[in-house]
Amino acid sequence: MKHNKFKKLEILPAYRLVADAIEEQIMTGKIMPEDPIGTEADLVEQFGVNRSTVREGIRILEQSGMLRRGDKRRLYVSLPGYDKLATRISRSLVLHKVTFRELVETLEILEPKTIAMAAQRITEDQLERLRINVALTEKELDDRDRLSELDTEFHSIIAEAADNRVFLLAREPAGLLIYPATQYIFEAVPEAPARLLEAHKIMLQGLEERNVDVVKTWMDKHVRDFVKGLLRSGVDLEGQIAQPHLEHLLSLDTYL
Amino acid sequence: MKHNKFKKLEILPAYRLVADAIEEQIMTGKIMPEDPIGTEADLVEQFGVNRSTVREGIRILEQSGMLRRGDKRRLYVSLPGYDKLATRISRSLVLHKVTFRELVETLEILEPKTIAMAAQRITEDQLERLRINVALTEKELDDRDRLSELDTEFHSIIAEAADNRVFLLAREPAGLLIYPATQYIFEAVPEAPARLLEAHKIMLQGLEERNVDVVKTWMDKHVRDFVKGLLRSGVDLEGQIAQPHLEHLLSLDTYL
DNA sequence: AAAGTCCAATTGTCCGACAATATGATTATC
DNA sequence: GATAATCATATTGTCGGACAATTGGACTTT
Repeated sequence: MKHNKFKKLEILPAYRLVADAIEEQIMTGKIMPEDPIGTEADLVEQFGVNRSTVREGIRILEQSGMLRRGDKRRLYVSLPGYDKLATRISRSLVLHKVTFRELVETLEILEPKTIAMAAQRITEDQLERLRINVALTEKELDDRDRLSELDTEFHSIIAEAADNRVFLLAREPAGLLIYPATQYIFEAVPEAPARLLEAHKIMLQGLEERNVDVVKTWMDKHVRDFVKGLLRSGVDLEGQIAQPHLEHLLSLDTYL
Repeated sequence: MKHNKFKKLEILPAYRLVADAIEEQIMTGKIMPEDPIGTEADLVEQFGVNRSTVREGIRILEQSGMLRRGDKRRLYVSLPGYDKLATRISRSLVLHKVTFRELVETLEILEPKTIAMAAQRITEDQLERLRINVALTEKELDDRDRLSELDTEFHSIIAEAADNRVFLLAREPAGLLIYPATQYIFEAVPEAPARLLEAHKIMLQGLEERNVDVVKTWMDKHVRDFVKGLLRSGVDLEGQIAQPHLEHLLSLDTYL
């Protein structure tokens, strides 16, 4: 019988220890967002490792958004932004080859709930932004690219209006992945832009009147319409999301 | 009148160019997961930069989960795992000081939908894991820590059974943050463990019978119970989630 | 064939160096 | 005296080289 009395001991490279040490300080609140971290030279001194090692550790935290290069390129603690996180999740989902079915199903659930929440909490400022968005949509009804952008924005504003950051972050990746696909729908379904505009208009009015039932019903319909459009433009719901849909994801700035 | 003909040109450090170049190859599918990347020396040669620079670039991708150190510490392309992503999102939510209200509200929406989906798709294997989980829960009803773990696992298995990875990733961060708080409920509400067990048992049976209505109804009740428990244990729903709830998050391995 | 030994490749870490850039202080100019 | 030009300093980004530790594979021994 073997011993098995020793547990496998954690042997981590120094650059990870550096990253972990800093992250721990941030997570436990000992360093707050916007606090400056020392210079690289300071960290070299504190940790007693080489600057190259410190720099490798810093890269890790910089990527995850907990450190930022601010004024004069100095290091500051920062909050990972939602947009950045959402972008990263979206990319990950693509790599995992999720299917349209999974995306659409998620939207069918989340979007109506989102707008229902939004109807109760939306601010006048957010309403105004929606009005502008809808006005632009009406004006640019023939420009497919612009229309996709505006559609994505429309739904994002609503998500923001729901005033729940956990929910916001749960929804955003799906939104980021799906709405750009509208471009293909607009090509295959000529009447799609007009229907989209109508739905957006009605939902906006419903939000203004804070009518939960109306907005929910229409969002249901809107998403179903969207799925029908996908099918008519030849998308296989069980097929994975393909690269052509995603140039925009690559162009999104990963680092800001 | 100024010229303004030139757009601000992107001036990025070399280590970011390295990271971007590799990421681009991965995202466009030119390198597939499990493909080996060359050694550091290879990359030095291909990019024509110093090894230190290459290493800084690698750290970035390693952190975001797109590169992995595999056998013999060689670099491989890899898929960012859900658990790792969820952990990262959870930490971010904490840093953003989200409130219990936001978390609970999200669960109230997502959990019933999750189990409804699961009821239609759960596999025999997943059911078996749930049975084991419930059996253990019954046995360890007095061990609060263990109970929290089992509770988290119960809900995670159900999320997995819903067979929708987009939805899974939307739900997981909330689950990761909330269920550990059950420990505090168990302290303040003596009858909580028994009620939890009862709910889990009934939901398990509902899943076995694939009875969507039952599982949905009970999950609704289960989450409401949870909220009541939180309130009785003195949690302010509008208060932000505090550090004491989170040791477990820090101990989760960020890198695996 | 199994076990032990040696060699080459690779990573983790360190050191030192320098150009580019930003900051702040100093000096020159009106 | 206020503004502009100049300079010194600090910090980051990048480079080159170096070496110990680890690993994998080839080779030798039993």
